[in-house]
This record gives sequence, structure tokens and C-alpha cells, in this order.
Amino acid sequence: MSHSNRSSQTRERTRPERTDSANERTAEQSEEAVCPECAGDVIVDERRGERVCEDCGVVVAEDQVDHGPEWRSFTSQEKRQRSRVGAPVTETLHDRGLSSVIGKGYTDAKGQPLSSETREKMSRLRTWDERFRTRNASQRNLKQAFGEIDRMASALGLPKNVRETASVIYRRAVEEELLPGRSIEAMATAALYAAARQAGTPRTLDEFEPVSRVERQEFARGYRYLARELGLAVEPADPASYLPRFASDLDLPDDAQRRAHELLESGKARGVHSGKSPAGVAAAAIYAGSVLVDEKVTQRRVAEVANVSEVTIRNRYQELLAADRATGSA
DNA sequence: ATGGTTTTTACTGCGTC
DNA sequence: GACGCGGTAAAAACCAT
Repeated sequence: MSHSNRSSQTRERTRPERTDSANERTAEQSEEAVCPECAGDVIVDERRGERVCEDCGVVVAEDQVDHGPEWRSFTSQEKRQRSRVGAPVTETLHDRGLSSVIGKGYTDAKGQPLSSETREKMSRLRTWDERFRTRNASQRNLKQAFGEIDRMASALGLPKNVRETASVIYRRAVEEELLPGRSIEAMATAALYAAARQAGTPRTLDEFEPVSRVERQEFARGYRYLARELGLAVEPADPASYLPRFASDLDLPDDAQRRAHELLESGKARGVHSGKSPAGVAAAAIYAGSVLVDEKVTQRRVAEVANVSEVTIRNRYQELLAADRATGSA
């Protein structure tokens, strides 16, 4: 394929995709509804107009947009996008969106006209080539994202339902075309982070840092973006939800944890936690609790397991104690 | 970009074991 | 003397505007 042909090929490539996927959908609907991934039953989500596997959550219907490179080179949005294709995204597409397509030529390599038979054959080949390509592109994206979510979830000890929520969030993001220009990795991490918080088993951004393949900043930004665009109703994490984990990491007895919880309650009543990092407040409560029940652990160790600085613990725990005294005497 | 808030880093002095 | 703790100042990170 010569270089001068490229732009016309790009157009060629994009337009047939639409009709292809439409054809496929109608074809598939009459077929038996069984998930290709796990052979589970496929259910229809009317509201979203998509078909999803009951068991593994895989989207079966191919009514999704192909998020391959150059997908929105015609829209005005492209101009606002700082980069059309984020590096990680391109890297994960095996062909980087640059592979050649079967063109619509009517002559052979020597310029001789093709027989109608051959032309038809090529046309069929082209159709299948396109199907294969687009189907794989979106499947691959989802699969990779889900794989990442799974991997990180188990690394962080997050339960299955959190992974599922994360998958749903991620798929929504894909549907709403929030992904272009962002890396799959970052968004997968962001989705999992959001899911963990929604499920009440939050992990701090710092905890995600080592298990994610992208920088903290990137998925943090991705998360904010997701939360805003998807209208995710994510409450600020409750410090109390960190207590059990911190306590167990520190081998603290139950009463220390209970005491910490009480401190949090009175602190919350006085608004000590508002605007402060929940993990910091929780860490301070744990520390204070351990002191109060005479099972003292050092600030240093609490700081380690909670991933906050000792200074933060000091500040918060003074405030917590003050709030506790005020509530106690009031 | 900017400014306000929170957190972190780095450094200090004090007390205890 | 090392260690835990408390405090402070300045830098960095975060967030909304």
C-alpha cells in the first residue's frame, strides 16, 4: 500500500465498520444467546440496550463503538483533545492502528482488471477482515481492562463484587466514550478505585500506586474525570472503614479498635474529619485508641500501615482527643 | 494560571529507656 | 545514644476557581 493512499483508506476503513457491526447485531440477535467467554446465559439490558453475560459480565452485543485510533478524526472534539491517541492505548493495539486494509481496487497488481469472480472474493475477504479487526479491537480493550482490574483487585485483596462493579463502571465509561485519549490502564485503575469506595472497602490512592501500571497522578485524574462525567455517587470515604484493616495490620486487640471507633464517632460529630484525608483521620484514631487501651503502637508504625505521615497523625489525633474531651464533658 | 487548604518533608528539642 | 514524640517551617500536592 502506497503512502498516498492512506487517507482514503482511513475513510474506507471507518465507514464499512458501522454497517458491519449493525449487520452483526441483527444476525446475532436471532442466534442462540450464549456467552462466548464462559458459555453462561446472556441477558438483555433493556435500559442500556446491550446484551451482557449473566455470569462474567462480558458484553456480547457488538453495538459498541470501535475505539481504535482515529475514530473521531472528523469531530470538532478532536481539536480539544490534547492528544488523539494516548501512548499506552496505541501500544496495546497490536497494529497501532496503522495496519493496512484490503482496498477496493478493481485491478490486480499489474493493473489488469479482475474477473468478477475474483472481485467478489476480495469483497468477501474485505468484509471478514474488517469484522475481525473491529471486533478484536473493542474486545481486546475490554478484555485487557478487565484483566487489569482483576489483577489489581486480587493484589489489593478486594472482593469479587468490587471487581464486578469496577467492570460495570469501566464499561459505562467506554459506552459514553470517555476513554479516547486516556490509557486503558489508568481508567481501569480509576474504575476499580471508584468501585472499592462505593463498596465501602476503600483503598487509598497510595495503595493503588504500586499495583497499577500507571502513575498515581494519571489514574487519580482519571478517577476524578470518571466521577464527574459518570455522576458517580461516591461519598467521601468513611475513616471508620479503614479501621479494621489498620488494626489487623498492626495486630491490635479489638478493644483498641473499638476505642478508635468511638473517637471517630465523637470526632465526626464535631466535624473534625471534614476536608481531611480519611486515612489520616483513621490512622490517628487507631493510634489514639492504642494509647488509650495501653497497647501502644508507635506513630511510625501506624504511619506505615496507613500510608500517611507521622505529622498528620499527630495533628489529627490531637484534634480527635480534643473533640472527644469536648463531647465527653458536654 | 491562581490561591487556599492539606499533607509531607526535614529538622529541631525534649524526655525516657 | 537511640528512640519516640511534639512542634515548626517550607515544599509539595491537591482542589476549586
